[in-house]
Amino acid sequence: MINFELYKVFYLTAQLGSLSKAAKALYITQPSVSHAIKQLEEGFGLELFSRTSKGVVLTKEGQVLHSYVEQAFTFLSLAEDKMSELKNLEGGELRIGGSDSLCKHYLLPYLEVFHAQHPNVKIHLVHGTTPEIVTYLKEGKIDLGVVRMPVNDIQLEVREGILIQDCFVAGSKYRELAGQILSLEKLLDYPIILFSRNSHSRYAITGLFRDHGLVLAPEFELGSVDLLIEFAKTGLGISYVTKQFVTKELEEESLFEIKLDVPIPQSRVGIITLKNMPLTSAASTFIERIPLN
Amino acid sequence: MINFELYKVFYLTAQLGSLSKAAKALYITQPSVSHAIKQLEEGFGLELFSRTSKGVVLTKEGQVLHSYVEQAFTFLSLAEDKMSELKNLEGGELRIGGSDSLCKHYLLPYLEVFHAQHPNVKIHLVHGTTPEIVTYLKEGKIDLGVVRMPVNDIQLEVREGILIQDCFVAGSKYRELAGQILSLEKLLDYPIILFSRNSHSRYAITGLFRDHGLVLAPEFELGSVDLLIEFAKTGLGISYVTKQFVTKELEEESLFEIKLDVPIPQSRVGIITLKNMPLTSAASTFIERIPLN
DNA sequence: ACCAGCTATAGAAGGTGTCTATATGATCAA
DNA sequence: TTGATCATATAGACACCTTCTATAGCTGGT
Repeated sequence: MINFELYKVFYLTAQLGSLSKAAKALYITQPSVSHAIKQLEEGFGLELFSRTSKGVVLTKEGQVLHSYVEQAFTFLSLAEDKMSELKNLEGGELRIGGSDSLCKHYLLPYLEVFHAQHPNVKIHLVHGTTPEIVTYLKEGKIDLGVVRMPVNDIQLEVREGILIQDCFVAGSKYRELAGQILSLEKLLDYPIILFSRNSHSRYAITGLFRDHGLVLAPEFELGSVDLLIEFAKTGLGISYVTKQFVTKELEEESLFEIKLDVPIPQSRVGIITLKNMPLTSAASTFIERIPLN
Repeated sequence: MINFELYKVFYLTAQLGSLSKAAKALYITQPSVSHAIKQLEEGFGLELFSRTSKGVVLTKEGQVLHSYVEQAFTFLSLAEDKMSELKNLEGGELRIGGSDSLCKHYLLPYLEVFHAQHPNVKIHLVHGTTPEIVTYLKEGKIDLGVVRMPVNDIQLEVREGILIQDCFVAGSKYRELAGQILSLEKLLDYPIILFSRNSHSRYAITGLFRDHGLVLAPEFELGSVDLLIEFAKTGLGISYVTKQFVTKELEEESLFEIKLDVPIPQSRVGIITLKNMPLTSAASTFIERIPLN
């Protein structure tokens, strides 16, 4: 197979109709171009150019070759443009999986900043449980996942993100509980609102109660953090939410935290990727912007 | 612009999913392939392959690049096939211009042989006067022309072909002239049939008469050699034709030559091409088969 | 734990692309 | 014609870069 590099010289020579001009365009000397063309011609056993005193003209065979090489050249040029686009985040896509509530409350601000800086990178955000996110990763459907630690999977590369703290919050209806320190047992006298099953936080808090010989049976089971907050505000019960996600409500005192006499374990956000699988330019740039451990 | 040769390595590596296999396919060593891929990756600033213990897998960016390079590779492969086709006369075309009667009576046998040997070369035969043929050549509409010498044009490359001899022939009606040697003057007593104006042979013979102070005014002016022969056979007059083209008729004695007391100048077939313009593979092969000087 | 198979790395050597210098040819103007 | 200009071709030298050998490192399977 002929040295592809020769086609580059051939193409430019044909386009410019001159060995010397092609040489300038390629930042090499005219004898080099002459040599390259000769190699092509000898390789095919055909003359490709007719040499005149004003430059060169494609022969019939040269025209045929040119029509093919032109296509190839176009594709390779496009390829280089596209690559630079991907490299400079002027294209491509960022596919992220977020588990539970992390999607909206944790990820969203970073995504907004990223999108503002790289508006041409398409962002795909998929939502799912931690195991689903892991599966998506392994199937190559997403570039990275944002889940709660711990995640134990030998195939995954885990970057530790910030710590988050879950807590119970209530609205004004239960104002009398503000300032008090409740026991787990006492808390059960109130209607409890939890995130739906299969969520990491749900497992964690249920486990805490079980460790104390108690059963945490929620009055409501909701599918979104927004609803948890809303229900608590309107006094339908006491919601178990991530403290960092209700900062605003705590500040404006539409919600207040209910202190317990046992500590609720913190959990950590983890950014997971496939081990040994190179990240896309977009993904690695995005990860750099997320505050880690 | 990136060295096109690297794309060849990239493409094969992607296709085979392995640096080592690509190395074998390219008859180089694995480290060379590794090096080439690294050059590409550094050139783009992007990782193109994910390395595993079983080989390599395209990254997202690699997939994008591959989709472009695949197209380019296809075109370049096609180009090489096509070139070999042209080189081996399994394709392409042969465009010939023949003046006057030379087309049918001189060229045809060679064209038949050529076509039998290279059935995939398309043959275009155009007919015209010598100046027209020359014009076609200069316009690039034909690859070579077959005309009567002399042709004087600085831009033309002329190969001298066989000598041909024109003569006057008649059919049985003028049988009494057989064996006689006529003067030009005496010949004018008979009805003369000539090829149409603007033909080389017409100029030649009219000139000969003029040199002897005579005017050659034909009874008939015909546009084809076949008609000249036919008219002579049926006794409508004495035709001026190329001796070589009536060999059959002379042999079977349906025509006989009329000898003159002055020699009619011979003329030579010339194969003309554009000077400095490389011939197509088909054209140069064809010319080799024509008997020259 | 070891072997097989893959890729990465380092350093050396050879080949090839590129250079400079010059030749050759065509065109054009005087 | 002659000389000037501009094009490509050729020759030979050099330097870079591709490719090589040798080896290390890693992974997965036996």
